[in-house]
Amino acid sequence: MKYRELARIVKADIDRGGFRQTDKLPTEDQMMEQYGVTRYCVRNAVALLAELGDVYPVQGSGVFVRESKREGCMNISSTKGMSAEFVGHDISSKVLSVRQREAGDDATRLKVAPQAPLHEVRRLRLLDGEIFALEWALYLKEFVPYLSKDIARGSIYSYVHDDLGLVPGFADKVMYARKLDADEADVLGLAAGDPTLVVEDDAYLANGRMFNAGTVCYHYQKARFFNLADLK
Amino acid sequence: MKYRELARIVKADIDRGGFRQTDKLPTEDQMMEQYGVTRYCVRNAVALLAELGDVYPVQGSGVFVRESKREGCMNISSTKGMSAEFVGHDISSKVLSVRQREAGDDATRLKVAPQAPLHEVRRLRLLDGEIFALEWALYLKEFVPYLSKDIARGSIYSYVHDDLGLVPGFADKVMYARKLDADEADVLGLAAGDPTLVVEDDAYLANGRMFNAGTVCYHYQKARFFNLADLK
DNA sequence: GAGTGGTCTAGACCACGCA
DNA sequence: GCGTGGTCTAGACCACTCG
Repeated sequence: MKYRELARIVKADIDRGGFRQTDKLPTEDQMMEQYGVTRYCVRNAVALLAELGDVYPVQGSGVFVRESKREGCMNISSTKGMSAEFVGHDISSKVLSVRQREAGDDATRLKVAPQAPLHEVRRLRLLDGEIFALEWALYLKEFVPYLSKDIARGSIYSYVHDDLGLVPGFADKVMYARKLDADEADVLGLAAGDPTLVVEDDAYLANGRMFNAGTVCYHYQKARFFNLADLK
Repeated sequence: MKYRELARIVKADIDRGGFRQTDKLPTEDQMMEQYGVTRYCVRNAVALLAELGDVYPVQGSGVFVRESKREGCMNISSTKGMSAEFVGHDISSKVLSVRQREAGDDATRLKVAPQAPLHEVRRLRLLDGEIFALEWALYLKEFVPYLSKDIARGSIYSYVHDDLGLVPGFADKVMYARKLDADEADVLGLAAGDPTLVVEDDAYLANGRMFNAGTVCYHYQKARFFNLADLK
């Protein structure tokens, strides 16, 4: 996987400020020579970085470095968990409940039979010790055979993908704002009727099977999301 | 541009229900033959559709059709305007004000000199006659030399790109929820303190120049956004 | 093991930008 | 007009899925 490696190198160069003079990457020909790779690799690497919003290619002109305003924002287009979004920050969770049950009414959303067993997790998510979001998540037992309160205190994402070896694919997200009810407001330290930004998240494995569905109510004063929209 | 054309064809096939038996596209080899193109074209077309969330390729298995739940949702990753999101619906605008002024305090956001002239537009956006969002947008006069109340009543997006010929590039978006103030609530037909979903949108041309910055307050009971997050 | 998508090579020509 | 990225060809081999 040469082009992902090259992308990693170039990204590191960008972060180190390597191209700050011109805000411009070397030309494709130069990179081919510098890194001893073919044009295929260079182009794939650049495409990868462009998707992540690190560069933008301009035909006839060059590939330019850009900086988007992701400071303190969560990337909507990331399937990784909060821990990956806020590196260098303290992410912790207060686990409200972890239980096992059948899918029941949630079967349609999960695209499984109503009898399908799952884990239901409720967590209060904290960023640097401050209440950040209230999470409700379902994990199909078929893919996540075991889940405990202890695991839920840490990163479920890394447990599922690093420890269980599940391969992440893609996720559908739906976002909207609404009012908090009294119970939600209480745990979030807000008042009933206050706004919340809600994200519904259906996560799929690389083979296209949904394994996790969740709904997260974010603290409206703390959570911000960013997204890079491309033309195409 | 053969691969975009192929993507268009395949997308049309999908929408027509052409692959419903198996939810699976023909293999790359089959498509190469069927459409008389090389593998390059097939792979690029599939990659395009995958980015749009219409299919997902599974190594060793095939390219599968998927349906995401975009019903009534706006795509966050689209740089096109509301009109493109809600085809078949009636999109209209009540123009509150269109005026020309210098960038001033907005110069940093727009990355221009404070003296740079711009158009400032305030619109109430209606979906099928119902109040949907309150928009405040700035367009640099350097790129948009003329803008009138009459133009603002229609699609500024199509005016700027179809009529003026500006080439869209990418856009940075930041989303969060907050409370409406009294004035905002009034025009949106809501109460002060009610939630709103706010989207800050910095739009760039293909050459990397920002030409438009806007902030839109969406009606929390009507606006929903969807996004497809990919692994990568 | 056969079939599928993923990566890679080594070329060619085109479209666009900028001086 | 030259340099740049965009499209395209025609191959090769690898990695993975599934029967």
